Amino acid sequence: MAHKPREPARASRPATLKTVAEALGLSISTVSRALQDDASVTARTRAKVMEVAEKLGYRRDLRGVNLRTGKTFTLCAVLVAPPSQEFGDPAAMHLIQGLITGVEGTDFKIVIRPIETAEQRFEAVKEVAANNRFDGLVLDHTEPQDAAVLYLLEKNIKFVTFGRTELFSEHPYLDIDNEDAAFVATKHLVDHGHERIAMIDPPANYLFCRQRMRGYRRALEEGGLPFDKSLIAEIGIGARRVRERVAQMLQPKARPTGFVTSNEVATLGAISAGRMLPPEEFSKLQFVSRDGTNLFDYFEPPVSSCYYSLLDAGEFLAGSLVKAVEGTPISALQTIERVTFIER
Amino acid sequence: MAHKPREPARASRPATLKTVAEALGLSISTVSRALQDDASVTARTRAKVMEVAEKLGYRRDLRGVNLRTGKTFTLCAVLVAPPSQEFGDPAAMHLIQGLITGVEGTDFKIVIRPIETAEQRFEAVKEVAANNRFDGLVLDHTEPQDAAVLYLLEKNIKFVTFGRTELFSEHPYLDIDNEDAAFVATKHLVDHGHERIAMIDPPANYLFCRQRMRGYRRALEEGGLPFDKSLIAEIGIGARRVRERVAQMLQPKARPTGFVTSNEVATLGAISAGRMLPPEEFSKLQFVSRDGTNLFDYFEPPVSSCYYSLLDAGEFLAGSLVKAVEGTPISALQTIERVTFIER
DNA sequence: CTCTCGAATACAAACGTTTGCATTCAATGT
DNA sequence: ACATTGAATGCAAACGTTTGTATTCGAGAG
Repeated sequence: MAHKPREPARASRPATLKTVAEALGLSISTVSRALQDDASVTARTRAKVMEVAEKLGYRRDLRGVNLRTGKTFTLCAVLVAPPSQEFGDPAAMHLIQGLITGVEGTDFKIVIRPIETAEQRFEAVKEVAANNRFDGLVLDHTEPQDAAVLYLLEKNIKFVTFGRTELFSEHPYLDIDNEDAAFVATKHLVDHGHERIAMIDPPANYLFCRQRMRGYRRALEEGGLPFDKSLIAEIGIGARRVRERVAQMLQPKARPTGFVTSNEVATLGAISAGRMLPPEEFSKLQFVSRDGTNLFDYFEPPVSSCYYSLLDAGEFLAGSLVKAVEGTPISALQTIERVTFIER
Repeated sequence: MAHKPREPARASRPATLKTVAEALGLSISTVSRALQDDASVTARTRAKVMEVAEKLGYRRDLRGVNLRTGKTFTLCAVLVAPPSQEFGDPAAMHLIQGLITGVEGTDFKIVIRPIETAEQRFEAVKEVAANNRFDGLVLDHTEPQDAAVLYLLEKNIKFVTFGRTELFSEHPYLDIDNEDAAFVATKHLVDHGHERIAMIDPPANYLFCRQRMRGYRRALEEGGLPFDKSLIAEIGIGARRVRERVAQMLQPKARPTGFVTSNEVATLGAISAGRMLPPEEFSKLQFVSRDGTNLFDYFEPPVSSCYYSLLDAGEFLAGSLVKAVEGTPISALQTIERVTFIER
């Protein structure tokens, strides 16, 4: 004697197109079109539909849209993060917070996918692209000929990158003027009389490192300082690696006294290496970093930095991706921002 | 003369239940049941179905499941984070990384929702619960009578908390033995001869702060030190607030020399306040913190800490939530972990 | 040989939406 | 007055899955 729950159940369930249509004596399709601002429906009916939909608390069910159109309303950010054995990256955290606020107020949500190596990155992108669970991707740490970007272009999947590429095909990006940032940082050290200035950066396969290198060399040149390859440290992401490498550089003979670093984590590693020196030696060292969060406000020794808010960057990236997914042309989604120098 | 794409299009599209069913001459429902290990289908057919599904590269399309069953395969973590004007929280970052690895290998994905205040937290939970876009929630920073938890229990929505509550109704949680952690930290300072030991914690409406307070007081008692209310700083989350508050505490008369802090961010704030003192005074200060990441390995002055990996915590929480969503009973999903003391 | 019964499988509806096409209807042109 | 047009709306299929119920089939009982 099982009885099927009918009207009572229906009553408590959220309003659907059907509900609204029935309430108006219209067909589902008309209601759907009305809510989409479709031209084929009268302004009068649209108004009525809007009103009733509102009254009934109708909210478009993304599940249905998803099944019908394939749109998932979910984005994915594949982000390079330091090895997880180390502490969490404050900069990455801010980027993520920014990404999240960037989708706030839209129907989109964003899933974060931290990875550690370049291979993992490509794998992740392929995997993410394969199962159609995302409408678009955010990528950081671009390379000049970025395989992942190439792959996404080929598969015609929407994405935006944090950092340019040197690919012929255009794509949306946000980039920092890294050359300028490195130039300003290096110049600051030159102006403070440092003669041996080290450049602590990830490997040059990342485009932003090449850009930075150019700025670094230009500042040296303008300051009349020679370029010395032994002052260049190309090290992977992560504080530990930086610490180890910088510790090596600090041998007494020809020790660098100025350090240009690419982010908070690397700076922390470099400083912590420097602290192995006797205090009077350590106090001669000076660090200037890129900076995307305000961590250096809490640092000792004070670290001047080239700041561009990663909160803003993330928000902008996510916003751009939403636009890209919704069809905004690429040319409108390419931006380069300059850093502001903060002296500490 | 538009011609509809037919077989060619179909061919390139991913395999569905229908594809598999047709390939086998079976019905869709049988295939579906076979793949679900339903008892009503023969082992023989199941094997065949499995084989063909494999060969055709069939992967269950979550969109269909979603529409049919309502399962979204998406979780949401509503996490309290420091005000975003400040730097990104390394601990939160690690928790997030952990949460993400916790869903790796499952069909679930997890969406992070950072919030700053208790009201925002409740709002976020209500909103998240309202639009049925998530199968379950992770909550941190629980309160003894947690309104959000109560709400979720009432709505019968699955969730797990990082931190216990004092509610009568049981729910899944992971908690740290916070009393023990604070006890160990305080005792360490007592043993080092500090007589004025400050407790720097978020407000006592958080349960973990109450637990910590108990440990703090016990250690004082055992050390024969009086409890002094003026040594207790109840301040909201965020380095800036901590810095300001601790700066006030550092007035010459009755200055605390030992500091028990609850996390990396607060410690950074406290230390940075301490640095306003003359170096010889600053060097008398000692800090002991809770620690969920390994940031203190890079700190000066050295900070001993009570460590429990937030990476592990996140992974465990996400794993528990997946289990909870899939029907594991609550009692199997309640854990309390102890910290390990790291002397630096 | 028929009937019953249980096991195995098939049918069909439902989830909520979008959209190509068909239908209706009134207005316009001849 | 009738064919033609265009605008407004409705119909129905489709997206991929799950699941209650119906159907088929073969075996065993009578």
